[in-house]
Amino acid sequence: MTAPRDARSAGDCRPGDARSVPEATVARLATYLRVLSTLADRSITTVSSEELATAAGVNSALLRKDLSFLGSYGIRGVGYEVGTLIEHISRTLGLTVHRAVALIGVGNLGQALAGYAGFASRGFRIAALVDADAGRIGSTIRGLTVRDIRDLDAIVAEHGITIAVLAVPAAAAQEVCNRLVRAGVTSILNFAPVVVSVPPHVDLRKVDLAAELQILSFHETRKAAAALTEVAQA
Amino acid sequence: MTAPRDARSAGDCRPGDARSVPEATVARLATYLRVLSTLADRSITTVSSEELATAAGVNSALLRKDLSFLGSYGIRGVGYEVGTLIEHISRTLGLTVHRAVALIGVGNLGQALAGYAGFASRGFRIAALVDADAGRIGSTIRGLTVRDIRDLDAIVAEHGITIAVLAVPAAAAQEVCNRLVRAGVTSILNFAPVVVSVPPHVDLRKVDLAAELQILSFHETRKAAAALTEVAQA
DNA sequence: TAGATTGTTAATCGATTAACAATC
DNA sequence: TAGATTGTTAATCGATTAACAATC
Repeated sequence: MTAPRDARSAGDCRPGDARSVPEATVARLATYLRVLSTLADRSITTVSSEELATAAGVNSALLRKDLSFLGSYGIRGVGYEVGTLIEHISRTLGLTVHRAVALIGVGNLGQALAGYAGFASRGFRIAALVDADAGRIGSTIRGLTVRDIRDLDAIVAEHGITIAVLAVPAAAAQEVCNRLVRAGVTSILNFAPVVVSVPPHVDLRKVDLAAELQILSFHETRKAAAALTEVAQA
Repeated sequence: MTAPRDARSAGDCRPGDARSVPEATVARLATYLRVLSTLADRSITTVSSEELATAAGVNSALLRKDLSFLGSYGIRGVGYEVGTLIEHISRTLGLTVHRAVALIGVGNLGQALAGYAGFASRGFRIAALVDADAGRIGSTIRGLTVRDIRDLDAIVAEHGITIAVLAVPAAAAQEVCNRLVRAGVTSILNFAPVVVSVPPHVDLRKVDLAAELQILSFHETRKAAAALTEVAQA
């Protein structure tokens, strides 16, 4: 049995308690879940840490450590039951309860996100589309009517929205963020290329598309320099 | 002067050498650069580590450490010159040389990426659009004709493409990845929700949109549990 | 039982932070 | 000079890995 780590004032952390799972592990759990789903689709019922780790692109020791945070669900000498793991990871990630997501900003990127099939297939349904542009408000995208951001409080309450995807222009992001927080949203996924700040009780993640390319550009430079060095040595 | 760390067979690493910059630092350099650009737009010429760190959402000690990997470009008692930093970060990230990017897959998400203004404004231009679907090949998106993936080798050679953005269905991603590598692409940004493998000389980054929501969902669960605990204590 | 594989430990590695001497 | 701020050190923290006892 795992000893409680990071125990706080509230008492012990049992395995599976959200508090006891490291951030880096949480991100990988999403990958494991995706891989496990494809195994289940192929009617594979048992998988070893070595097989699952290879499929997920990680070290098998890391995979076993990650899974150990959820509890002890493997069978020594055998492996893990695919169905059992899917169940426990889904519960840990909170995917067994319905979560209403609002998408704010239905411009170029927002429209693509509104139609992104990968959200629905992995447990998320966009419950509301919101924009500030009169030219977009009232239009229908994928069966959803774009609502006015001025009605945000009502929209959030209506659908019980806790998670928002922010796809507005950089200049508007902080202000929209503030509105979301005031309306009661407690998790925000920010696509706007700007640093936004939120109060401590709100979780914020960002996706910076241009930064991803810049990081790859750095590695291109690194590889080019390494190639030059090799030539110089020869 | 920074002592060389991670020196390899090729000899010393001077500051600014791509090899000497940690991965976590590289990712933040992109953010610093973005913030610095907005400062430059506002005609601000000098910034302290405290100010820049706050604007970038990081600890000022971390910012100074990050910048120290590029060299020693600050002025004690004063701060950093915005223009100087922009120049050095741009060079470190390899943004001073033109890099041709190909976008593979112009479906829902791919079309949005093709039109994403944030790429151009931060130094990247999509040089080619590629797809495998006959219904899309030959069509024009943002002034670019969608080309047939069967002509990939020629397209890569024609534009000197080294970076590819992969926005194809999960089922096709590995095969397309293989083709890209064979054609000479050495950096890939993967949006397909599947683990793809590439040879060691190729850099691969992934953006998993649904996983981002799942991570936020985890934190929603964590917060809900914490709230319950508080109630139980009262 | 013999073989296989988990769960856990301890070592290692890399990233972050606080503190402060150096110096503008 | 006095005040401010950098660049760097050393401590801390968190994440990863190898190894192996436990056990199916």
